[in-house]
Amino acid sequence: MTEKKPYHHGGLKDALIAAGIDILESRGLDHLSLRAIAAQVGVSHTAPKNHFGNLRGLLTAIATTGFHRHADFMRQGILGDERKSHQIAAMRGYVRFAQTHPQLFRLMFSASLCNFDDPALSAASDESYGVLRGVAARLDWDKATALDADLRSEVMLWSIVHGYATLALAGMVPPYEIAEIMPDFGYLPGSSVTQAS
Amino acid sequence: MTEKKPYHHGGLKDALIAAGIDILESRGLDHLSLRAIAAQVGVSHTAPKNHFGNLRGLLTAIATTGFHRHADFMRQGILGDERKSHQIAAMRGYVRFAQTHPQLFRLMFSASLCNFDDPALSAASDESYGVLRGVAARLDWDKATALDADLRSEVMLWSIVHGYATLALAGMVPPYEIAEIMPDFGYLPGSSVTQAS
DNA sequence: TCCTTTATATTTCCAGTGGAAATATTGGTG
DNA sequence: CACCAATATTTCCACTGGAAATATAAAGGA
Repeated sequence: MTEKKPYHHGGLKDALIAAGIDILESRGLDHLSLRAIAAQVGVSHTAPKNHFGNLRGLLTAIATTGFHRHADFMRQGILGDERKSHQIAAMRGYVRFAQTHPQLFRLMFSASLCNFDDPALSAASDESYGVLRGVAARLDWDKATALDADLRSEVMLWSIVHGYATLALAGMVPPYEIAEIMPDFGYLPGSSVTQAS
Repeated sequence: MTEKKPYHHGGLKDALIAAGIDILESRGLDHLSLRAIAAQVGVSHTAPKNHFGNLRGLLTAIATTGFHRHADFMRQGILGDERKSHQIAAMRGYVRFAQTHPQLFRLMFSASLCNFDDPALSAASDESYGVLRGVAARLDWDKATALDADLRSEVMLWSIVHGYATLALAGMVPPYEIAEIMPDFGYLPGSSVTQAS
């Protein structure tokens, strides 16, 4: 009659990550507690310890999933918008992810909540950065420094898009359309970015 | 003999803010609890309620002090470094503050901890933004949009410097010297920024 | 099959947090 | 002096993450 739930959940690890993202989007980062996540799955609050060690480990796993989706957003932006340069498309994907999943985005860049030394998180973060790296324009810099020109371009691109997304999320800057605020560095002389039309 | 401390502290409001900053720099944002701040001053953990309402109010006041110092860093950078453009100097001041007071900087941009609707915090934040606004170059943009050209330049400057400071603080980007990474937009054609030498 | 081992989940307990409410102390003002 | 308002304390509560011991079940070996 009444369906007895088994003592062992089975796929608890994935279920906890999914529940965490669910709470993140419905109730926000402030309510993402160990007990809340466990309750959502229907499990005691100490059950996650076996799979993630502690809360920090669980949040790190959730952020890892977030970085994969983040990279997807940028790649889909590149594929789906052929009329603009790949760089602008990736920037739009970056900001659009932050606006669509603000709480998850905040978690992903919270050093106090996540363990950035975790190999899985580190790899997922690199995947996301790799997309930006692939569309970074090669700029002509006024002065040559000891740093590689490509590195400068990458860091600048990441800084500008992450800074805008963060400030907009904090409400310190209005949520503009990114293409209306930022220049397409790919248009500058010296760029090697391919561009449709 | 033993110095009796009076029942009423006297300057508790300022003392709590100072103690908060002290804990922030010594033990970090994670340990900035209401009880820890109160204990540092030698007062019960409910005493701050009279002056700040709740923890959020106290943290907001601490962040407000932070924004004043933040603006000072940028202004001092402009005054003390005449050989570079004012814009680069302000950017250096921005990043240098984040690197010198990382915990306070994190608090200042934590929407979950501070109340950005607070008039004092809002004013202090505007003061800080005003310094950047004053050194923003007037760029020549490829395409005209509905947005004002000056606004675009300001938002871009703020985004780039805040994004870099945030990423560097999270350890996702090495702590470069800002002038080696970022271009001086003041050098671009169309700039109206005064520059020594 | 039975027994042991290992993985998984629960229960219980504890120190810590912020806040509400009632109380105590003091300074100021009539 | 008497009263009031401001300030600070005490007590209590719900909530948090984690440690430790226990319970349950699945897997492997005789």
